Amino acid sequence: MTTRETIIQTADELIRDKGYNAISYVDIANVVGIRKPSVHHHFPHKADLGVAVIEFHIAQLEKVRESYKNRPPAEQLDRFFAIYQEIKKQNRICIVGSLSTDFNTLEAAVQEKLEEFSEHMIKWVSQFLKEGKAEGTFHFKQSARTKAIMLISGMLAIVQLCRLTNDNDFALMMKALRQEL
Amino acid sequence: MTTRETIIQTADELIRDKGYNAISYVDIANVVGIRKPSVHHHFPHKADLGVAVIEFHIAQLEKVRESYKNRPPAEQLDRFFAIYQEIKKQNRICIVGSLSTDFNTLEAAVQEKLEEFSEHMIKWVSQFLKEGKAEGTFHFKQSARTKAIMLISGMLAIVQLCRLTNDNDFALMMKALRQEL
DNA sequence: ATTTGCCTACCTACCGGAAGGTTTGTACAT
DNA sequence: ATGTACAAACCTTCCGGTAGGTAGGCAAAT
Repeated sequence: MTTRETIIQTADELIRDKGYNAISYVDIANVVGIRKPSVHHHFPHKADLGVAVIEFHIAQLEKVRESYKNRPPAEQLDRFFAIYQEIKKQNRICIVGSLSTDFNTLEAAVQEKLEEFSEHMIKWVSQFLKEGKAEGTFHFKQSARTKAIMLISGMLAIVQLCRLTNDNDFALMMKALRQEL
Repeated sequence: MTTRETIIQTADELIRDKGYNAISYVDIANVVGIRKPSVHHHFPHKADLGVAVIEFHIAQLEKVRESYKNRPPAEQLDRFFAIYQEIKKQNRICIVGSLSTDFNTLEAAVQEKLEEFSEHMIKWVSQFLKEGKAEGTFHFKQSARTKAIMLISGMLAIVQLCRLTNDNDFALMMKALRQEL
């Protein structure tokens, strides 16, 4: 892995652990094992790094979407939940949840990239929900988009809420969301 | 309203607008119309202010709970949604959503107070859901606590997500959550 | 074959500004 | 006189960002 990639992944983990405004170039440099100005060499401004982190998430999501596009909707749903199970395992939260909280303090370029990522996410989930409904696997009254937002919201929120309540609530939430499909 | 109360409410609004780690004593002082050291006079450390803000939310919630305790569950549900409609109108997010993102950077006292607030919230919603189910107004398979967490999660997340997508998603989400009761 | 030139990746040292917080003092009401 | 509410001035620490430089790789020109 290149230094550039290591910086992106480190920044991503720190952002989803402590929040965008709580982490600094020094924090990232310390984890990567280089000095602060070297991080600036790769990402002159914090906004450049923020954009790169979100682009990394978009690329990851597109890879998942591509490799699952011909699989049954039920499997795609499993894959969707697996994303949040991984996040929960790391005791972090998702990038949308983390950055939407700080949204009003983000540089315009980061804001736009985040909107782009959320569009990708909603589009993917909507699509396999629609497919699943058409073939009779899923059952819901709302539009596919609304149901997608309900699933995404539910998982986005439960990883945040679990920090305050009970780890067990995560599994209960996931099960309940499945029941309503 | 006393200066102390004005500081608390200003801090609350700023926290739910920009996030805990993005706001400073100077920001608060500028809005209130006093100087930074005067804010320190009322709240020596940022943690004191954080705790006070959450205690303010607990007190507000208890007032609502008390005044609605003998009303029908359907009305209590309406009151629950009204909380988030108010938040949405202000283009802010809820205190739990805001602070849970920054949770790992919060002082221990603030973390504990936030846990306390989320307990209150879950307890209230669970209670009127349980009542509503018993009298046949609500219908759900899960435990009242799980369903409460689903409602809270849904609203917590949609105010965050709406910052990135469409304002219209808020109403759709609320309607969908109602349908599943 | 060696020099010249440019590139990437990293460094030390530093900047202005803003953060949370302290000291000290004043104005005023009780 | 004592406590409350404020603020000027200041402190230390850390922030994002910059200046200037070093070491090594690569490739064309000599």
